[in-house]
Amino acid sequence: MRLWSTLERGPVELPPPEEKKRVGMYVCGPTVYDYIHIGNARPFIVFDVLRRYLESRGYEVVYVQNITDIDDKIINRAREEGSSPEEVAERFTREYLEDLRALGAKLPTYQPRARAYVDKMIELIEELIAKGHAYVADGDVYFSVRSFPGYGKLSGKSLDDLLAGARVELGEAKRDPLDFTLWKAAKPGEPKWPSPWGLGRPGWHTECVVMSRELLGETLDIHAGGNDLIFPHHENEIAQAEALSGKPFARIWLHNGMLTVKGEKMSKSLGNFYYARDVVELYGTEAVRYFYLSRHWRKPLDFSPEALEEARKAVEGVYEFLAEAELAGGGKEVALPEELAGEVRLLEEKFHGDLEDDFNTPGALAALQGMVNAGKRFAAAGGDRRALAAIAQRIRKLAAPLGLFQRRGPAGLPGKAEEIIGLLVDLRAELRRERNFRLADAIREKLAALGVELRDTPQGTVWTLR
RNA sequence: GGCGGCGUAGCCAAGCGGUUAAGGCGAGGGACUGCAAAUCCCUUAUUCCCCGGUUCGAAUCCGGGCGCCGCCUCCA
Repeated sequence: MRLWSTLERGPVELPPPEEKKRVGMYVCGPTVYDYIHIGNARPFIVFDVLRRYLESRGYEVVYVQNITDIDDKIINRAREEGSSPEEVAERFTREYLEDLRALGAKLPTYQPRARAYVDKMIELIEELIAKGHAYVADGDVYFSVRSFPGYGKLSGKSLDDLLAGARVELGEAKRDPLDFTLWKAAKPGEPKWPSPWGLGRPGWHTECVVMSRELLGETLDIHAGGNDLIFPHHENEIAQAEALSGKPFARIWLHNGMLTVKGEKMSKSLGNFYYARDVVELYGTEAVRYFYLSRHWRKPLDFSPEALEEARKAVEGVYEFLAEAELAGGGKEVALPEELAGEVRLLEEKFHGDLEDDFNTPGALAALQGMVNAGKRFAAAGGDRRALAAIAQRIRKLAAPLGLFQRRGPAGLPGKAEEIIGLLVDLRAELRRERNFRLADAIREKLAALGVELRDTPQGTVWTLR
């Protein structure tokens, strides 16, 4: 599989699982000071799918996503609501896990929290000081950017260019304006930990380095996050990690494009955001996932109610096909007939080919839609409808890593609901035969009000959940 | 200003030197139906922002424009 890496500015090959089965993957997680917005959710969905696709191809993925629970924004939020930073972090960590579930993302292998790694961060900072890459000033510790020759290689910036726009905050004792904070001396009322430099707390850029080293080793196979993290966050991570190890911090750097609203980046500061949970509530998990996967992960994607609605309809369209196909198959295993096998195989190859080529999910979705169309054309041309079940099976299998099209019409219903609905459907069919349309329609309407939608087709009545 | 990206049908969106230029949504026409909704079938880019160039051949490569966006400060 080839993936476009920010550092190389081009595609990098991921060794096949036969060569290297284990993949260490690190994705930058949330700062837990508020619910995540739908733009924050993009990497969590896209890289969740990448992880699951790799697993489906035989890799063993160790997927680490940090939770930043030490941060200015958390402190501010606690002040605003008169609680403690610990309480705020604890609460929004729980809410975050809730959101991940709502988004249909698999839980990461590890979700380390910064607070649990402060000791290790102090050790790392001490090492950096010992090696001459960091220095102490007034209880703060700074990383000396000039001590690391590769600084700027990820973002393509030169120190001189950066200098032009650099600014130093009042009270900072940096030797160079570009130096960044590793350890901050505590101000009154802030969370603090004891350290060789006095009471204080670690800077943001250190936690990912420490936690990824602890859980995945010195070189990550994949490091991913939003492209707004390239500079300074990931640049600063590389500086710390590589200054210490002398080895590449990550083999492949993935940076997803931003979610925009009317062309502008969605962000808390602009106020043009929607909470992820509200969007899921409105359009459903799969519509949200389809929406993200219908656009290449590196490109910007524009959010709008219309776009989500469009995704919802596209998802429903596939489910319509699956429902009819599986009804036609009658629950039995059916082989794919010769006339169809060739086309389906080609589409399957396209599906994998597209994903192997820089994780082209829009192309892969098109392949799935193509399979739906192939099935419809086959049936329309008089082919054995039972064969559609075989196509449905393929679609469900291929789409599993995408977290799409796994819902079974009946599945997930409590108790004997499925059989009871079946009973009503049969009863209504009988009423229709007797031309008792008043009662038949009443059943259809009452079921619709309960979210069970009936659709009469020449092959019988299909029902779906809304 | 520096670095990076983008501009393909009404809208969204693949495409990485030779394909009939995927796919979705919408729209138009038709079929089916007790009705409704839905479904099904067909149609919907001689052309890829503009101008040059390379090539037998370019949406795809090169040069120059124009227009958007991101990063350079916390940010997924």
